[in-house]
Amino acid sequence: MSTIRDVARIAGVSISTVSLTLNNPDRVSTETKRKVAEAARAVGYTANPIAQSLKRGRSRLIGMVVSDITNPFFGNLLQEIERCAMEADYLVVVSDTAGREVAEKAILNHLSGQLVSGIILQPCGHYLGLANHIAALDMPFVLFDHKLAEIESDFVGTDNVLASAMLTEHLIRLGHTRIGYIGGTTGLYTAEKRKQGFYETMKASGLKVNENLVLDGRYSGDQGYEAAMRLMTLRADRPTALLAASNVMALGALQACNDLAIDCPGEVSIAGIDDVPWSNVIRPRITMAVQPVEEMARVASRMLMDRIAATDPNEIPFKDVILAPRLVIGQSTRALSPS
Amino acid sequence: MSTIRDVARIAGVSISTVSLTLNNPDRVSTETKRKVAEAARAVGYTANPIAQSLKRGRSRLIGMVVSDITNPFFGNLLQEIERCAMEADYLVVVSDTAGREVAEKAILNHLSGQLVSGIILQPCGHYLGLANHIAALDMPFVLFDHKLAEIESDFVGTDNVLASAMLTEHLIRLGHTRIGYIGGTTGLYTAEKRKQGFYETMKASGLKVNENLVLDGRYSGDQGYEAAMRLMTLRADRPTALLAASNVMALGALQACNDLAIDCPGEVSIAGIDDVPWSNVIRPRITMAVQPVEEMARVASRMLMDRIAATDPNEIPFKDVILAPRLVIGQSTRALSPS
DNA sequence: GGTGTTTGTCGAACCGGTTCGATAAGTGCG
DNA sequence: CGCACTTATCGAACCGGTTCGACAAACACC
Repeated sequence: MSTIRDVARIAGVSISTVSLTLNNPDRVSTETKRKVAEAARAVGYTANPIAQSLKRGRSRLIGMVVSDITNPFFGNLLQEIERCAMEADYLVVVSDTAGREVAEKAILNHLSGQLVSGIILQPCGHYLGLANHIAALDMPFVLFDHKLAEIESDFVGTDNVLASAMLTEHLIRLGHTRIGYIGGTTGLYTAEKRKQGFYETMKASGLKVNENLVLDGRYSGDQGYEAAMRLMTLRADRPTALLAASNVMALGALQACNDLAIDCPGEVSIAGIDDVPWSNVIRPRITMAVQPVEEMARVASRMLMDRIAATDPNEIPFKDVILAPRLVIGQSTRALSPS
Repeated sequence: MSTIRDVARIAGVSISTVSLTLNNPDRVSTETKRKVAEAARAVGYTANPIAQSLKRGRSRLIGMVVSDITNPFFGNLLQEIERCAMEADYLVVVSDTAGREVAEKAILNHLSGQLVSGIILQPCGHYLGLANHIAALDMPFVLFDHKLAEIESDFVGTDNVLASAMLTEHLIRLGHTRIGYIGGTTGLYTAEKRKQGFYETMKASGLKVNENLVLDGRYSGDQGYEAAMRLMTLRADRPTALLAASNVMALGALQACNDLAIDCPGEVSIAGIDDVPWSNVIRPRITMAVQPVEEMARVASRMLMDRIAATDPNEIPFKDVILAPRLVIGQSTRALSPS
């Protein structure tokens, strides 16, 4: 690997001139520019990013921390973020917290130790310490998906209230009134918002929510299955529709109905939030409120890059960007047949 | 951030002694060890990884390059690799080539520029230049999934021949003889091996492969759908079973049959290689040859780490590790009913 | 022609570690 | 006691860049 000193020697100038030429060409004579460019080409010079990082105190890496990489939602997200980062000449370091708060703290420390320039974080904990921890790291952050109230930062997410409201509205229009709700982990930001959308829409339509039909599925397929099992085996007043707060839980619910030989959409309508990979092969095609993943990724990347590029990262006002989900109607929901 | 000089000053020793204490404690007196440890704790010292990288010429990062992160197969793989790396105090930089050869080269250059210690690569190209390119980078490599014949390196993969052989055998035992084969991209390592397993098993059972029933699905869901459509609308000798070389193509085939109102497994059996996310919610449950993802990830990580740790990376002999897939029988395959 | 300003280049310090050769003190042995 | 050898510590060079202040040359102006 050739260094800046090699270039300087061959071009017959000092290393500071070479550096200047490369970073600030306006302040250098045409003749010098030519000589340096030529010498650089001759030895195949590329600047050593590590040496640059050392001097600048930051590396050309950004961190992305999510709670579960295996969820296809994050696959798509990561793909787009990585694309954006690559365009800006950054690489992406990915870490999976597996939903564990201890791991989350450790990973954040590790990343900040590696002097990443910024972090896109989907917080998995809602504990108080996290906000302080993040603030203490003192680096550009973009929160994703789950908003932490305790800390000022950029945030990108979907309108979770709207997502469940859209689906609830859809079900109500189809004539459903006894709607079972399978929620996400109680206490989590998205879970609460989604539940809120359900309640509000029911109320706005003059419907009373039957609390027996509202369960916590903890965002897991198994728990979604179990919740649906409980709901669909109720003696009296079995729901005619199920609304799940996530894709996996909706699939779990579908499976439960399959196993109970309850036909969907014939006997029960099912809808869920989030896309499902290869959703077009799953029968029936599930009605869902899809988050605009690519756009979320692009927005998050841009916000992070802008903050990294700023001379004083705190001069930029913090923004919340809330994107609207898209309602995709499948074959899993159907008008309630008069009975 | 405190530096090694701060520690040296407070401990009342030289910086070289501090460095020695941290990296080579045996060569330092007990008293000095104590003083240094105390001073380090007092100022909250942690070594700057960038400075270390600069001096050592390598960073504590490993690269992982795949052709499509959104494929859940890679999600699981990445999760485990990241876990292994974290244990060894490495971070994982992920990049997606999107199957484009140009991107692949650019990414490899970019990674080597960042002085990653090693790379786990699923090559997307089978062009000649790639092998040379890799060799020129001169760093520890573990190839994954697709083996490049032109280069000496470590390799981890599944026994692709066995995978399709197992499934073919399974179908033959169920009485199928007219088996349609939907292959992966022609020319790709895995695609050829998988096709080979199909042909060999057919031959070993004394069956002749009908070339009209063998199509190329290019590892894409759409192409799998299209291939299945063609196969299942044949006038004469429609296949009684379909074998797809990947998960997505199997799902595509299933969808095609659904759309044609051809019952699976009643009228056609379908089997595929690779797991499908949430495969237990897709009805019918597809019979498949599952790759041992976690184990592949662990093996790949270990091989890479060993080579990184070696004083002379080339002293270790190169290994090929070929793991056996696991046959998981679902409800998509059924004994051929006598007709 | 002297003074003030701009322009182009350079040397040296610096970022924060690692490592090698030198030095000094301590140990064993004839 | 003197010599060889080990052990503990240190100073200085180095990794490969960036950046600041110094300085000389060129230029403008009165």
